Amino acid sequence: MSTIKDVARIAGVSVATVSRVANNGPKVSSKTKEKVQKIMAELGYTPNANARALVTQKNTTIGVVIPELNDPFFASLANGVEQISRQHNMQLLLSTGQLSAESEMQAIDLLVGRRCDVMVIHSKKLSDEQLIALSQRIKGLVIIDRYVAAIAERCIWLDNFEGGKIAARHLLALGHKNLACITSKYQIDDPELRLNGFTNELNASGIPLDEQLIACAEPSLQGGEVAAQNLLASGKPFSAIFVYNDAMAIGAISTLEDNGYRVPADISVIGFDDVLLSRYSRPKLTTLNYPIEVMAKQATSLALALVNSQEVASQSSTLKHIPRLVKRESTNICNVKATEINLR
Amino acid sequence: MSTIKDVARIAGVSVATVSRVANNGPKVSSKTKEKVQKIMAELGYTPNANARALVTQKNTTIGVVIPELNDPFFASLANGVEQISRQHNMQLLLSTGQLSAESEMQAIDLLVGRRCDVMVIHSKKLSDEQLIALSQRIKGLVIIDRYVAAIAERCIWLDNFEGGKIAARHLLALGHKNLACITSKYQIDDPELRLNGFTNELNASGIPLDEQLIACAEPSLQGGEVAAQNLLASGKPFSAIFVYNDAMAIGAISTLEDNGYRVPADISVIGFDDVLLSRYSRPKLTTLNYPIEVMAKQATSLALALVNSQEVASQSSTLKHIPRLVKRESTNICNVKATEINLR
DNA sequence: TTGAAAGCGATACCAT
DNA sequence: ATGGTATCGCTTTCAA
Repeated sequence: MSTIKDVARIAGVSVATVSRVANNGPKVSSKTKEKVQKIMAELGYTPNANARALVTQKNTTIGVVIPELNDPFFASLANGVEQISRQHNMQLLLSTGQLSAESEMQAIDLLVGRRCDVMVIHSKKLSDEQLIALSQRIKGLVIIDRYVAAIAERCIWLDNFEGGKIAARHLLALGHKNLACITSKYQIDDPELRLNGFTNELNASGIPLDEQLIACAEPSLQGGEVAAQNLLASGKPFSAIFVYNDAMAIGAISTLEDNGYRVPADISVIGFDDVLLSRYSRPKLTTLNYPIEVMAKQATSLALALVNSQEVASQSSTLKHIPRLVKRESTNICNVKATEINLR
Repeated sequence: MSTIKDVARIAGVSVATVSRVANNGPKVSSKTKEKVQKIMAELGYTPNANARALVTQKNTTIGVVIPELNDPFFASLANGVEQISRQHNMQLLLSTGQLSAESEMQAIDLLVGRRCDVMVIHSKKLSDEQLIALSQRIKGLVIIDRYVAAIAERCIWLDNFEGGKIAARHLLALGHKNLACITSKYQIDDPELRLNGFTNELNASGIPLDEQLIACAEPSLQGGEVAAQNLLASGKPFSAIFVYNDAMAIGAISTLEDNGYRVPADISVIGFDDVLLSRYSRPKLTTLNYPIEVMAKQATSLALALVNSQEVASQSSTLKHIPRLVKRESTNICNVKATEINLR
């Protein structure tokens, strides 16, 4: 790989001049400029970004830490960050946290080692204290999908509690009175918040959720199948289910249909996240849209603003996002007869 | 951010010594080692990876270029690369090509600027010549999902032609005689190769594909729906469809069922790729598994071996991958009566 | 075992 | 308009 010195020597100028040309510097005669550019092209010279970063003390990479890349949800998150970095001519340095606190921390350390000062991290494993300490060390650190009160101005998060309430209201509005819920056994706060929002709204309407109609399983297609089986096995009637996420919802629907129930004719099902899957499933899933890509873009812009000490638009209220109900085919008005059949 | 000098000054030693400690150097008394480590911890010192790369001329990042992050297929690819980089304590530098030759090239240039010498790139837009030129400049460049003869030893690819043949054999073995095909209008070679393999095998069996039963559309759910409509509109009977990818297959199934055909009872459908979707759709999709993650891992290992001038395991034959038939629920033995109904 | 100093590739200040 | 050179943070001989 040729260096600035090579270019300078061959072009018969100093490295300073080459540097000026490479950076569109202010004072270079168009003649030498042309000459240098020609040599640069001939040599296939590309400035060494690392050396540049060293002397300018500015880094053009932005770091992302997510649990894993394979999950479409996180891929969308990364995609949002990528779009903004591209706009700012910065590059993505991506590390995965692999679902353990240790490797999450290690991923961040690696980014720090690269002197990456803008970072968007999705952490479910690190403690609040660790996150707070980290954000003090790293000016441009923004937390996504999690709310930590002490550093609220650095958190872009979704109101899961409100999401639960929205789901409840939707089902209630359709006339459902016998409700069930499928939740996840993993993750930190999200399942609990969603469930709490759901029950909270139900209680407010005087239609409490039967404890026995809460099934808990892994947040996957299989988990949804298992949970639905358990719900059915309880022998209790229900005409609608609020499910932790779309994958589980699709699994649940599968089990319900295998057992002779039609969705939504007999039982309504509402998911959460609005991932690609939900548009491909049949019936198409009614769900709550999690605007992860929008949030990721916002997080990235915020992180960028933080390192540039820019006036961070002070509408901190907008750091919180509310999921949006996406009505598709898996929910419908309560069919009383069907509910009675359930009682058989 | 504290530097090696800070540590040296405070610990009362030279930077050379600190460097030795940081790199587990050979000759340091355990006493000074301890002392230095203590200071490093206190200062929260992390060596600057860029400076290190500058002097050692070794980079610990590996670059990936994919069209976009949002597509689950490419996310799996990135995931494979990430796993191997993690194993080698290297970090992912990710750029997206955004489906244009220009930005694909730009993405690669950025990687080169970072002196990233190991890279896995998925390019559909760059010409063979450009790829060849690139691979000469960049020792550790490996092409994935594409075969370029002149640099065959740097290509990890899937035999799409063979995939088409496998699909044909499967359908033929189920007794289907009236076949249809849905292909994609975009992408460079893949659709054509798959279709050619398919027709090739059919011709060999004396059951040629009716030209009018080839529908072409965008490689998406909607595209699949449109294509299936066109197939139906042709008025020609068919009992099985080979579809370009899983998303289109699911769209096609949707249209077929809306028109009163049952899958697979009346019409069998086979997809391609075996993405997550195919396991979630109902009926679960029979498809051809594209082992993209395995391929990505292999590509990464190969790229790594290339820069280390290692003996690249000379079984170049294994650079080619064959898709594997995954028999699920969307294909079944040909139901003659149903086919006749089609003729109505 | 430890330190001094050269040098990696670039920028930017100070001269000229 | 151009060149000389100190400097960024680190590794790596070479001496001591």
